[in-house]
Amino acid sequence: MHEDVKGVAAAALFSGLYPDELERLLSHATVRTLKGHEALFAEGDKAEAFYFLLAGAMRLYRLSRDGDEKVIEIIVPGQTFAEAAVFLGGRYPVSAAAVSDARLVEIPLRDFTRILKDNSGMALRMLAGLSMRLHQLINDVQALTLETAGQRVASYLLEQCPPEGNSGDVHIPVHKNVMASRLGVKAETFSRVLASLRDRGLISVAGTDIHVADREGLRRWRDTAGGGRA
Amino acid sequence: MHEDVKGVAAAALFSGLYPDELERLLSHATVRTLKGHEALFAEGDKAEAFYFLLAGAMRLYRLSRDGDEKVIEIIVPGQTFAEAAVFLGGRYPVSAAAVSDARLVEIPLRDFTRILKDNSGMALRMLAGLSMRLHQLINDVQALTLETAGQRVASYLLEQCPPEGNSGDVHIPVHKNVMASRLGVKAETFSRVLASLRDRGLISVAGTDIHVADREGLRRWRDTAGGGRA
DNA sequence: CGATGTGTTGATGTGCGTCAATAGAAGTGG
DNA sequence: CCACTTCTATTGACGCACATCAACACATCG
Repeated sequence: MHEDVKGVAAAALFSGLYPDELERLLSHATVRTLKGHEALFAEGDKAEAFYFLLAGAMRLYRLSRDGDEKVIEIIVPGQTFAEAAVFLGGRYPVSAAAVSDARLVEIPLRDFTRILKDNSGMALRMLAGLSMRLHQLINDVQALTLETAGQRVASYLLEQCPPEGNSGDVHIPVHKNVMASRLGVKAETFSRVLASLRDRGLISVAGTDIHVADREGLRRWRDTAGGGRA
Repeated sequence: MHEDVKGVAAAALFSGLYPDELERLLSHATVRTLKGHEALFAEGDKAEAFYFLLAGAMRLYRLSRDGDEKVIEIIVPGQTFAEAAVFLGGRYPVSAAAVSDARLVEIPLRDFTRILKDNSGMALRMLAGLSMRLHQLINDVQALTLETAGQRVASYLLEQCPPEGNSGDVHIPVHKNVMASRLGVKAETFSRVLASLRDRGLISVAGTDIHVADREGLRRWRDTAGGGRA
């Protein structure tokens, strides 16, 4: 077993597995590396493995009939993804590609289902994980229908911003166009919203590092204005 | 145990439970009735039970800061809902209210968690259920960002329409404004889209009963036009 | 230093929400 | 059974938030 594979033990999903179970699960796991914009799998592909991200970043996305793309989720190191494919007729419900050079552990689903059956603790942890993802998606649906572009961006900054004090830093782990898609906004609009917030003195932007200067003011802006592009 | 409670056995979630397990799960279950627009629980409420719908219809929804409502899911008889609350810090992630007089079985979560731990089959069935809901929400997110109002309405009609032949009937189980919210569209727009499809001879509408006259034409309209209000 | 990709900013268009008026449908009471 | 209220649905006029199209600034890299 590759040394990297042991990093998987860090995943919340696997906490509580007995060493021999972990061994069994990872016995056929392999480490893969992807570069740049390399694809990992496509929506509808037969699902034979799920993944744990060690380094880099991944985007999970859907394509429309005419090729437009919506990023459903951004995966950062320490997260597992595509576990739910086991229960979806063995097909991936989204496409996955690297957004920067990535290293990940590929774990065959075959072993996984067997262990899930035997280990109710693991099944419960997976239930907890899926429930949280469900909750996240409900938030997204609500935000997409009931909030403006500006409000979604502001909410993202607020929830990423460390809760101490009235200011803090947010690092965007991917290119801005990817984050824009994740937030359900065109890249141009994303840029304009950030510019507008900057001009108000609420934030300052340096590439993918954003400093929230006035947390409370940002929250107030979201809850009162937030619409339009002014 | 009330006679109605035994109807719960029909739920896919409970198939495969041994009779004594089912008995245990339902020993503290009660039947509740709601009328008209009565509320069942609100987002953020402490979750002490989940539900199986026997008759009527429910809407699960989110409210924005200024009181606008987005229907996340419409529940029809035979479905369970709010099971996932167990794993979300014991709080409901959405609000629930009846859309028409409803009868439902209320099952305490306390018993549920105990049984989940013991019965890995049930845990796996719940994983399957959550996975499907996850998939559904991913579809919603994609549709809300990459499709127009018209395309979403058309897609709904197409997926509800029985697959035999080139025509079929769709029954909307709730008032049109509720269905409109579910589809992420204002009631006025929903009305306009249906009128437009009617004028094209693709469908005919009688209250909440819609006859799809030209399934293939509807699909083509969605994939080519679908935008604007023309 | 040209080439390629990412981000910003401006001008313009449009899908759909909003507001408002009307028409049906359904429920209520005498 | 029919006036009257109330609610849902439809249709029109208008405005706005955001997409689109396009030009340009900047960075990165061979």
